[in-house]
Amino acid sequence: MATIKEVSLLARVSPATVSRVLNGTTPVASATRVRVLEAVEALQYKPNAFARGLATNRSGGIGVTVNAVSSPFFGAFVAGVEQVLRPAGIHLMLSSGFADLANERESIEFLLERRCDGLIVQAERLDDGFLVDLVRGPTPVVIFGRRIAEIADACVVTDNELGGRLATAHLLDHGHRRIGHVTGPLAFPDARARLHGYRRALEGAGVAYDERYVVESTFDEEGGAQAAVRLLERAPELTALFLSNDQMAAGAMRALRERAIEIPTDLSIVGYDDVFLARYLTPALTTIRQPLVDMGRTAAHLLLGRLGHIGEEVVHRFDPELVERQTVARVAA
Amino acid sequence: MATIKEVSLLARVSPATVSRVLNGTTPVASATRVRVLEAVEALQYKPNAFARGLATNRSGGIGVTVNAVSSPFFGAFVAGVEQVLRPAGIHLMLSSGFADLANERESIEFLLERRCDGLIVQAERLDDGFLVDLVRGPTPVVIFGRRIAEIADACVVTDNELGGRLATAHLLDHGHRRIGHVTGPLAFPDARARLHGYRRALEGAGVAYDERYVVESTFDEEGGAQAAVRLLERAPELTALFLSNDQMAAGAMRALRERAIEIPTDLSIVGYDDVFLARYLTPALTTIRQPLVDMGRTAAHLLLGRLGHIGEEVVHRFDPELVERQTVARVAA
DNA sequence: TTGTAGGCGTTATCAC
DNA sequence: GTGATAACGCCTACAA
Repeated sequence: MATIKEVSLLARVSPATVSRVLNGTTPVASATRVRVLEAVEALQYKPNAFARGLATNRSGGIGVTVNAVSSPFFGAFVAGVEQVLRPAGIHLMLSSGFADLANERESIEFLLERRCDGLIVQAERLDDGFLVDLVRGPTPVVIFGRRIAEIADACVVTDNELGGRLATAHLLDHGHRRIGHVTGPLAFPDARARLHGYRRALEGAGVAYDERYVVESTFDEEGGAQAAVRLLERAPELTALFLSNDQMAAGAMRALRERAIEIPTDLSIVGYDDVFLARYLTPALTTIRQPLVDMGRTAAHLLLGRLGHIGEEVVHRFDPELVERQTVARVAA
Repeated sequence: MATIKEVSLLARVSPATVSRVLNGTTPVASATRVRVLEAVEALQYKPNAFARGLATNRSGGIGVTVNAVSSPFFGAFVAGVEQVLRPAGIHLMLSSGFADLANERESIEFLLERRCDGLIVQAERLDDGFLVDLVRGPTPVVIFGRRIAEIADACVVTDNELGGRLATAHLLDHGHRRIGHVTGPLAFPDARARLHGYRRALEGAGVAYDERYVVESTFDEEGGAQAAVRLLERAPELTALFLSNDQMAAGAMRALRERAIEIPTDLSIVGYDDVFLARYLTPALTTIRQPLVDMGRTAAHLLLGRLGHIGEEVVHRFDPELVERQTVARVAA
């Protein structure tokens, strides 16, 4: 692969001049400029990013770690990030953490070693302390999906408690009083916040919080299916279920259908996330939407600001909103 | 950030020795080795990937471009790639092409500039010539999802014609004779191949191919919905529809339900891809599955082979298979 | 406007 | 087993 020196030879100028033409750092006489460009074209010259990075100490790319690039949930977020970074001429280096501590750490180190100019991090397992250190380190970092008090202005989050309240309030509004809740693993702050919102909404409406109506499970279909069944066996008087994400809701719907429980006639259901599949379920799932694309855009803007680009004013906390579809019915009188 | 020199100073050895310890290239006395490791730890030293890349001319990562990282379809593929590359200590640099010519080209150039050790490319718009040149260039490249004769052994594909035949044969087996087909944009070889398979299956069963039963559309829900409606207006005698992908099928199902057409009673439907959502549709969609994860794994193995790792024998062309669910009924007598 | 020269942090090739 | 030293390809003062 051609080097800047070969180009300079062919164009009969110094390497420095080639560099100047390519980077536009200093004016260059248009005649020489043309010669250089021609030589570049002729040699199919592409600057060596290593050498450039070594010289400038910048990579021209920013790193993004999310739990799983392949998940539709994070996909939407990444799409938002890409929307604003592309036009700014910044490229993305993606890396999946797969909800594994070692993986998450490695991913970040990998990106850091490549001297990413900045980092957008969504991590499930890494502890707050690690992230605080990261944010306070030399590389600009934005955290997605987790609010850490010490570094709140580097975090982009939605208000999960509000989301839990919205979901529950929606059911209360439809006359439900015996509302079950399937939480995600309570090790996750998101799951805890949603549970908390559920509880607050209940108590705000004068409905006593009942432990028997709550069960913890995993954030997947199987988790939703099993928990829903268990909950209904334990408390058949339930008229509605709020599940901590859409996959769980999908699993619950399947399991309940197999048991001839009609939705929403016999039981109302609300999910969380408004994942792609929510609208395809039958009946279509009423759920809580997080503005993921917007959040991605915001995270990118925030990072851009930290990178010294002219910043925009930026919202750090987004409000989730209810998406009403077909899984909630007014409770039978 | 600490450099190798600082480490060498602290450990009271030469930079060369530090390098040796870290890379295990040459035996080092265990006493010095320990001193080095301690210094590395103390200084939190991380090798600078730029400098290393410059010296070795390798990046330790391979590049992947797909149409959209965020799509579940490509997500599965990328997951497969990651499964085999991770254990090999190779990292991924992802970049989305977004079915845009300039973007696709830029993505590849970006990855090439970073001196990726290898490339896995899925491209919608780039022409064959470009890809042939790319594969014949200095960097090892594997092409996913397109078979180009001149470089067939660098391509990992499924047999789309076979897929088209399978889908159509399944409908024929259920007694259908008047089968419509909604193709994707015929500019895409995949769409053409599926159409071709459809036609061959028909003719193989002694059913004349009828142009009126075929309509071209876009690879999304709207495309599927509109095309299905148009097709049925034009040819209400149709008893079955084969759509060129699942999104289209989903759109068609929605549109038809709105028109009170019962599936599969009134009309049978087969999709293509077995995307995540296929099983969530109601009724669940009968479709053609491509073994995406396996294909990702294969692409990675293939690339590893080209990178000089011990290669495995590798299949280049995968057979799609029918996934029977609930959208196909035996035709009414 | 252009050229020269030094340095960025590693690895690799020699010697010792 | 270890230490100098010369690349690797680019950028950026500084000079001219």
